[in-house]
Amino acid sequence: MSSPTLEDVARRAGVSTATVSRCLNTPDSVVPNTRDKVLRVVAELGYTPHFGGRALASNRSNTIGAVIPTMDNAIFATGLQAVQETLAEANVTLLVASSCYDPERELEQIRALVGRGADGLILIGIARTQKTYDFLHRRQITYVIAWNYRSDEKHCFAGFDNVEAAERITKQVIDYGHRNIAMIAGVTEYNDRATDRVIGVRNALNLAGLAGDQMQVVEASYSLKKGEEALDKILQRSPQPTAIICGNDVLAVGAINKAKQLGMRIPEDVSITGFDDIELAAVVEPRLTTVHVPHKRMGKAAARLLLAMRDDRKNCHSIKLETHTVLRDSLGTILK
Amino acid sequence: MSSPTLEDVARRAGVSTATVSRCLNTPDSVVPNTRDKVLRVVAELGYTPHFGGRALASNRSNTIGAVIPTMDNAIFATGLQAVQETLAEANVTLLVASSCYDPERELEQIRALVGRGADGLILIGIARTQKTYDFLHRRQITYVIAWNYRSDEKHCFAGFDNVEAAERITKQVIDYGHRNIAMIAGVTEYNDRATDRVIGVRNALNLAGLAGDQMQVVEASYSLKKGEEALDKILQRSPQPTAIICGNDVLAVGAINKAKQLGMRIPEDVSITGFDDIELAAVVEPRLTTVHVPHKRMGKAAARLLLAMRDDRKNCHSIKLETHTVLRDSLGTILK
DNA sequence: TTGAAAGCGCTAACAT
DNA sequence: ATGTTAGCGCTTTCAA
Repeated sequence: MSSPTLEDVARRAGVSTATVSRCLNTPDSVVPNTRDKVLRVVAELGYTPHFGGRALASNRSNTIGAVIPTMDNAIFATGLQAVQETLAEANVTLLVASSCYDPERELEQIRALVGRGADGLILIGIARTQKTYDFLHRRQITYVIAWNYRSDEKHCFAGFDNVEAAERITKQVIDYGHRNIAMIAGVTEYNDRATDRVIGVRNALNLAGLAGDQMQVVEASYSLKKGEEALDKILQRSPQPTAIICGNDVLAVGAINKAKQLGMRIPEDVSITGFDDIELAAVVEPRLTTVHVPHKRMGKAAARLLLAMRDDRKNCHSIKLETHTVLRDSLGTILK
Repeated sequence: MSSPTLEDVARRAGVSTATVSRCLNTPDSVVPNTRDKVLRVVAELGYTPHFGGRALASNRSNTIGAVIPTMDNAIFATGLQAVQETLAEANVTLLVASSCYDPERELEQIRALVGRGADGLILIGIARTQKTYDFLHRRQITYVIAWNYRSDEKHCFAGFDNVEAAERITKQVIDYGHRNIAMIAGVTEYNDRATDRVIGVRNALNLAGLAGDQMQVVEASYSLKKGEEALDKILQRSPQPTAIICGNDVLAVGAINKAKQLGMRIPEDVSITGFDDIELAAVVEPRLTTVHVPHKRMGKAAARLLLAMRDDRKNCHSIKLETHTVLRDSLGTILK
């Protein structure tokens, strides 16, 4: 509260505030002698620059903001940790806020971050209100969209193609002989990743002549419990599917749990697949066949992209990351 | 970047900047008529107050900072999500930074947050350099320590007693008949939670006359792989322990995996326990006996404490949260 | 109830 | 290489 200011340092070191500022920001423009003296005083006083003053005067904040749906989800946490590490190397601070999957809340958080002078924003996915996009564009805010990729020049992406990945794993399931397939999807409202994954599954089914549009889809929010309940719902219908494709690993693990409780064998009685390849996927029994997403690399890519765009606004080269299907034990063959 | 300012709003609404400021901060001190007019212009322009200017002028920021070891750890992510939700209700923004378990880095991040005008700080655990504590005290920064609790008036805590919890689960293991017990601990350097858990296990062993000081302890960093390796190391020694107490669930699950790979049955051949009760614990097979920690409640408690202290610095009533042992399947009985 | 004006701590022209 | 100084956007006395 009684923080020392630039002026305190300047007085004590017997120089002007400008010199102190230079020692801190462009040390090369000060002779070593003066610099050493100043930096010694800085250390003595435990001086820390006041962010507000700096932001006000320089109109840059060395801050990048991220608004994620929730911190309480391993995939975002892992990705953001990578973002933070990459930004730290460039002396940029990451500010994180969460929207609780609520578009109104997301706009609020974006405003808060922008008001704090964020030089750029990392946003998750593409689904948000027009009002939010209007705000972003009117204010000419630099942002990159992560966790999704579209070949769309309108935004700058660092993500992967959710449709394509869902198609790929679905094709795999079909190749293993499954013809009766159901899906447990994440909540698709305001969530383009979840939506795209459903589309991908339907596409692949249609391509194989399996009437993707009639596939049974149960939506469930992100928790093991909801995954369990969703499986129950799916099993009520007959004939029961031989394979269940899940929109994320957490739902898949919930489904596996429930199936085991019901005495079903996996994959003999039913195959189950996931999406994300979180740590859990390799630990659950049977080990989960799923889509591997390079969360860490994605975080790093998003951070680098934003850093590049900060220096040159138009320098927007979207990055598409590749995913792949990891075959483990929860997907089995149907013998004719 | 071309954000509208208070002055833009004032001009357009035909009032002074002081009035606009009042409409935003103390709406009751402005007649409804003026207020409505001003707020309409605010909405029209999509005006967002500039944080820097505000912080500079008012010396308050409505911001609370948190420095956690890493985001990439479910227990912190879960707790912080709760912190954020609680703070949001009070219109306070949470800024998160991570230290990568490095005390120097932690001080840096604390400085960055304080420089940004954080009204208070949430810090994890008690182990940090004297230099950091000096900084905190010299600047009279309000902070609460989470994820640990001591009956120590020097700090303000919102956490639990790691020693006590470790003693309790160890006593449970001993009660089940185990006499030869080893431990896979988290890295204890600069980590008081990990250290306390080792102390607790030794205490309980000593109390039962089992020479806690001679217990075999292998330290491992927070990953499944390291847990697997640690188990290998433990099994080299003979006689092999009948129970292995782990400092956290991730290490425990790693150990379980490895044991299964080696063809050992759990708990028949070896019992394994964890600590934290993350989601994984209930999913792994066999289900993990572990210490349940109320991460969400702890986050909420820390946030509330900080909010209270912000209004009245001396209002520091540490909160001790209770943990309990969750008995599942990975701990078994030794029959005499 | 409202306005005028003085800073808050810092940076960046410009001057020396 | 260093100093002087004019703001950056906002809040907050003080006056009207």
